[in-house]
Amino acid sequence: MPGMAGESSAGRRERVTSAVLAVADSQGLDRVTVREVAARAEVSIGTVQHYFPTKDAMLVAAFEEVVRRIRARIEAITLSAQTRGNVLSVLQELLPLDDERATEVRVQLAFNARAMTDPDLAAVQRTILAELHAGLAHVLASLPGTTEADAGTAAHVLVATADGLALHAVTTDGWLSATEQQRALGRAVASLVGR
Amino acid sequence: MPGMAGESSAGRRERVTSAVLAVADSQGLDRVTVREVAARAEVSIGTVQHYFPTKDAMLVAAFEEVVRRIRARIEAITLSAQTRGNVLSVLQELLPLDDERATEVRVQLAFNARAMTDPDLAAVQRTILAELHAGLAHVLASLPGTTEADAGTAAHVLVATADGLALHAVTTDGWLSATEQQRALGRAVASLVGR
Amino acid sequence: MPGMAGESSAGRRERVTSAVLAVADSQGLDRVTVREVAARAEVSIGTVQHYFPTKDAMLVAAFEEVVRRIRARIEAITLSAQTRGNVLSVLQELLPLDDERATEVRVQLAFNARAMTDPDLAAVQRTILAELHAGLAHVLASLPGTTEADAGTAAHVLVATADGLALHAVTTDGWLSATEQQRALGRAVASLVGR
Amino acid sequence: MPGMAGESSAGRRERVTSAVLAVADSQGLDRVTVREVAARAEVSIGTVQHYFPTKDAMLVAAFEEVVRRIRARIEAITLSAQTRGNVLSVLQELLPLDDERATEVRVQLAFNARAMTDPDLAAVQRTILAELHAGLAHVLASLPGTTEADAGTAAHVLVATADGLALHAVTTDGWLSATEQQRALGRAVASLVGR
DNA sequence: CATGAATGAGCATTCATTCAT
DNA sequence: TATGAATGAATGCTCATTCAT
Repeated sequence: MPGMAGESSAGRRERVTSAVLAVADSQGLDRVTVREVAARAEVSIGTVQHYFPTKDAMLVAAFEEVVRRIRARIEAITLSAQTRGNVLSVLQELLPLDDERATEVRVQLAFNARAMTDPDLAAVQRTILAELHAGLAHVLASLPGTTEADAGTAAHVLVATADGLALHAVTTDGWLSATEQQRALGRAVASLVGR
Repeated sequence: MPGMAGESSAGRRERVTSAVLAVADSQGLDRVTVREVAARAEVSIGTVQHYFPTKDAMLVAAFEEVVRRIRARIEAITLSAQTRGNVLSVLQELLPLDDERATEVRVQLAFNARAMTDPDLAAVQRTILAELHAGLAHVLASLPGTTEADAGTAAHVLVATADGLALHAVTTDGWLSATEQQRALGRAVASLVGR
Repeated sequence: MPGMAGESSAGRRERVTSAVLAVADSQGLDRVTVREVAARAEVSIGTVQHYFPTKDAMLVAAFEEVVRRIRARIEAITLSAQTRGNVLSVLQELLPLDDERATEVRVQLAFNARAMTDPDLAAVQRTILAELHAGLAHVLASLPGTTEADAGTAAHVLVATADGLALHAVTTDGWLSATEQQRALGRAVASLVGR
Repeated sequence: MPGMAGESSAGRRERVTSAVLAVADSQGLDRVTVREVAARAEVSIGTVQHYFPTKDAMLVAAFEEVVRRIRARIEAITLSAQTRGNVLSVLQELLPLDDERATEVRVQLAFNARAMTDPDLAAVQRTILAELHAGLAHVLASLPGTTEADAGTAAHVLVATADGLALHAVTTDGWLSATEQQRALGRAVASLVGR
């Protein structure tokens, strides 16, 4: 068995992607270097590059991991009864209301910025956004008194509002409190989805 | 000799900050290097560093320039009659609806990502956001049937929606068209500000 | 399982040495890496290193293979009647007159350059050169009107001329055509070995 | 004044190219790394790359320096009276008869090997070879009893013989002594150019 | 026998910054 | 005030080699 006893290959690989996220969260994506990631993951530089031949591949894998985590959280809620309260619950998962979600938002925003000049990352971003929009639009369309066209536009608005609030919260270090974020998001859902 | 004949010191300095924005827009903030900026501004490396002793100072100056441009555009509108249509006009200035605004959004997003790990940039971001929020809340409060507390929350929602739509548009390369952005923003304003 | 069914261990080993020569010919000796060789030979990296524990051992084996091929071709001619025409035939085998010999010359030259700083390769080179010189001197000595001392010097000249022409041909990409090489070598043999 | 007091920019640049040749001579072209060159030249890594932005540019400059030295030595002789003895003198300059010329031959051979896969170096090699051949053919044509066509072929032979002898001498570490090289070259000139 | 995961040294190159002119 | 030569730390990446399976 390679490396440390008792650790699988998949385990080592996941240690690396988690290290990427940890460094991106604490120091920013600019400081995500192969060396730094290797040190954080407590593996050698060579091991990092064994799993990810290029740095870009490493970043894409890490971004996909973030997306996977967010998606898992959202799906857990979406699968339950489709109500207005449910819509709010889903959208709240996009806000940095606790440390875990704050980390995810920070990492996702860092990747978003890079997606502007990296087609691979842009493709991942486009996929998750389309998925989230489609799911939300489907739920909204099932609510009484909403046409399908309306639902698509409302879904755009609500996802944008949540991501916008998250953006403001993580880039201003406390200017927008958790309470204010929740109140704003609640107001948006109430206004858009009706009473 | 102070560079080309007929150019003021302030002019050279502005050429440098504009070059920073041009590079950040076309190649991403990661590629904003002193060499690249000097080449784009058609000045020497030494000149760039004469005006901005460190790279961070250069970035902060460039971010302030972006903020100045956005603010100028918004103020031009805000100063006119305060109506619901006016609110929509102000917020539309935050969307990447034409090339000029797309550039500004991209650059701003790049700076936002960096603001998460750079206190200097975070301070600039916080200032412009607070200013925008205050201005919008003031307008909303003046509309009939709106309390001041409501106006603050609604302002948070609307600025977040606009920035969120802008974020989604520039990071997915066409997934959200200009028309969709406008329809969504219009819907948000209609829902929040009332009939 | 010993690799593909029906392939002997010696066969796999030869596949590896041939791959070394193929890579050295097409991309230069600098690009002869264990990875590249393994890929060209269509075996695993581990297999390459199973047969050749170090890279140097792999290179020496490949050089010996080149020497073996050249020697085989020369001996096939030398064994026939020893005449002046025969001398020319032998020496022509050292020129890059067709693709196969061009490859051999290129590979040999690459190894020669490395022999300057690698004693193992220098030893191989010394052996083949001494062998070729001795064989040629023996033939020349048997020709009428040639003393043994003369034959040794003439052999040095002729081998040097052939290798020099080959060197010039492969390092200038066409400056010295096949026809010019043959005419020059013919002239050298005619001048040295007599009328 | 930059760097050490009293040294011109051209001087530093020449120190770097000389260091390339020194390393190539003693350790082979494979060991010519930017670090090694910087250390040998006693300048910083950054300085090496200030003068030569890429490693390839550095190698080409060094090869051109070798060519320049050889050419200077040959021209000094060629300019004098054009006799058979003069032809021999010129060609002897190509042999590694003393330490200085041995170094030049080793370096040139290393570059020749690389020229097989590097078009830039091949161009330099082609130029120097054409020049040497033209000069020699011109001298030979002026000797009594030689046609111009003959001179061209004889020049190919003689340059090849000299380079071939040099090749054999430097790649076998003493198998071909200085005396043997001179005797062989003398015999070639005597045979080709006539008595 | 054969494999490929793991390793870390070494590579060319990019970069922000210092400083003498 | 303006310049660019000089510097060396840091980066992504390639590579030969070791070793457990």
